[in-house]
Amino acid sequence: MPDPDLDRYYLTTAIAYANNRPGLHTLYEVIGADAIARYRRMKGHDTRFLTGTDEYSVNIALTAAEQGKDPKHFVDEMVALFKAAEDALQISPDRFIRTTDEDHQRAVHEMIRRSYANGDLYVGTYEGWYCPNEGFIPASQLVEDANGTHCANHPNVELQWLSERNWFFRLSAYQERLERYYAEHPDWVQPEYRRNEMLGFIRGGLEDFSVSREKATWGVPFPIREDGSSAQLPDGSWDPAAGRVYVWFDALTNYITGAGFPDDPAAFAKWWPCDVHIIGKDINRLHTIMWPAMLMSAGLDLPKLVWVHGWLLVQGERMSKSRGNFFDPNDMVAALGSDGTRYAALSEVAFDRDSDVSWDSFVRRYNADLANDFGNLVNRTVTMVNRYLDGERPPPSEAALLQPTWLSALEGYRMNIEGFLLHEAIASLWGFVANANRLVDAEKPWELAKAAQSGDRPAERRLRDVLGDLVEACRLLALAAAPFIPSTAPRVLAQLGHEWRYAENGTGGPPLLDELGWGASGGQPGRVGTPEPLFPRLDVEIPVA
RNA sequence: GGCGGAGUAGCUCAGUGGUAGAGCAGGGGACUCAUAAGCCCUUGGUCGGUGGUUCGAAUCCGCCCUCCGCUACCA
Repeated sequence: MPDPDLDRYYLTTAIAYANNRPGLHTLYEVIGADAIARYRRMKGHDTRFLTGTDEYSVNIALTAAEQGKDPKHFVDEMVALFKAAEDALQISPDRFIRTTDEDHQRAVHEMIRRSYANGDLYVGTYEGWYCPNEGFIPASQLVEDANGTHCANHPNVELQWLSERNWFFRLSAYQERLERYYAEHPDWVQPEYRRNEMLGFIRGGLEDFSVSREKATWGVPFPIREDGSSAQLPDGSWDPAAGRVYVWFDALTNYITGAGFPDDPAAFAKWWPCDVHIIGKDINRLHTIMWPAMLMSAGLDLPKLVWVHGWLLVQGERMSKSRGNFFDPNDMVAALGSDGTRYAALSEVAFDRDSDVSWDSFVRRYNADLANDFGNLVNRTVTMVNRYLDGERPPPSEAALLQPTWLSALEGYRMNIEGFLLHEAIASLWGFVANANRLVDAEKPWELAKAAQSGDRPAERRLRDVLGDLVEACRLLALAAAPFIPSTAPRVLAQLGHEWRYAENGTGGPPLLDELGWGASGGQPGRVGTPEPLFPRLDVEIPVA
């Protein structure tokens, strides 16, 4: 029978600003989304996972110019760094979208045409302090001292008060509609406190925002002129006098470009609205106030859910490139491995709030959970089967010694991963790791083996039952943890003598929840492999940059 | 300033009326299948302060202190 829950699943991350090499604080969100995407694929959903880079801005054009590079050349280099880091972390996007992609420009243009047709775009005057090195400076970043007013990043550059004729989006017209949408979809922004913050903001009144820049050169060309006519020239290029699209319509639209808008209506009908946008708290307002208003204006459905995660902190301060306190994901992969890095990040950082991280905490987490608890459990299980049963793998026992605890662990795992509390899902699984380790010490297979040697038949049966259930426990754990540790999970199954039936990105196998039933491996005979440490213990303190 | 949240063991947190909890870290022990891992036991907290309500408060109410989030054009 068809399972209505096994629909297609479309999830996105925010696109990363391609102005620098990626840090862990940027990739953390992508790792989390990747784990969710893998879980959905293994569960059987037709899954689409979109992530990518945001590449247009005045700042990027300036940075590129400072380095004597063409902006496109500059972002190509940055994107290569992002892709390399994501490859090293086994990130599995179905599309890596770039705002410089050709189809994205068509999507942005279509969004703007629709919004204009709906009467929500008008030409107005945008004015404010302008830094020649950086563009318009918001009031929050102005510094005032004895020398006057200037921008925080360029204290010696004189500011100019500039006015531009720019396009504005009529956000003020959407206050009531947004309030109603929030009321009718009380769970659409999560966690709840993030929803409440935004609702409070909406109730405080909404102002229109500018959506174009008259003088910018590095950006999507604005597609219409002031009179509403197309700004496309006879040769197919776009009239520079129409200006460029300013961030909002450019960046946010990537989510529908990635679903096939507007080129592929069939794909778009299939994938949109997305199931979830995974974003950081710093861009909550863009995604839960501006973006939904833009979609309403264009006559498109709103995302089903926006999940807002917190920040990584280092000694209480936000991890960021500008502070220079960021962890290089490549260093982490070098030390902890791909899966070790993914696991450490997702277990040590709560997905619903800020979390302080440190190199020590990551290493401790790796050693305690991966090396000592889980890795060692697999290792001792495989070793005992080899030593006491000559490598012949016993089936799960009729006694099903660990089944009750597995059922509650599985429920906690499923509920939490589907509710985006990835750290809680991991904690639920690792509680079961402890249960399995306790079973070993309670049953003492080494004593059962000795008794069996001297002809004690009940002891021999018990030995096979205990080891059969431990093998089953390891199989279940590896499969359930596969979204978090995709490289290691197949290695666990191999050591247990089981076949790994999923493709590298998690597709193509049997429904995960079927496989996660206690005893689902059945009684097929088989032999375990050679025990080999999955997560070598880290004994050396590795200094962090 | 306004609105909201939080202050519980060294660290991260759970616990919303009935004799204070978990994980990690620290200490001790028995074992030995294992990556000197695992298991068992254990040190450690006037539950931010204060005044109330109650037979009884970490838990409810008032006041105070501290910290944090949101408070629009940065991607």
